[in-house]
Amino acid sequence: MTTFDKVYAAVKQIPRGSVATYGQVAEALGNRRLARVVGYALHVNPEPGVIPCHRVVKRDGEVSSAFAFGGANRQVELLRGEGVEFIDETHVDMAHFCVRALPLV
DNA sequence: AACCTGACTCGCC
DNA sequence: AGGCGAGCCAGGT
Repeated sequence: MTTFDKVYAAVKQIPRGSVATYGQVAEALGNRRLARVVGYALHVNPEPGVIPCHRVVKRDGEVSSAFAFGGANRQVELLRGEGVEFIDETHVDMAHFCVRALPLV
């Protein structure tokens, strides 16, 4: 079980209609500083369509600008499709849709 | 085999 | 209040 695998496992636990920050995912892995690794893990994304990488956003709720599996706005579209609301074009309403507690992996 | 870099976050200055 | 460096892991050069 590599750190990347843990990242994927944690991200898969994010319930539909909610989002989690890189920091929360990293925290679920046991080390908040792994946030950067989380981003890189999703960057390689070995299982597109299986790993809901669109539910992972930055700490302030802004979607990653480097998100590119169909266009930066694609991520926003997917989230809206799940019922997640935005405070503007690129910021998720963290106050209501950020997952409260992510299960430790 | 070592070094650089990358979807982040937090703590100092 | 805003900018910069450090810490984490894996893969490519």
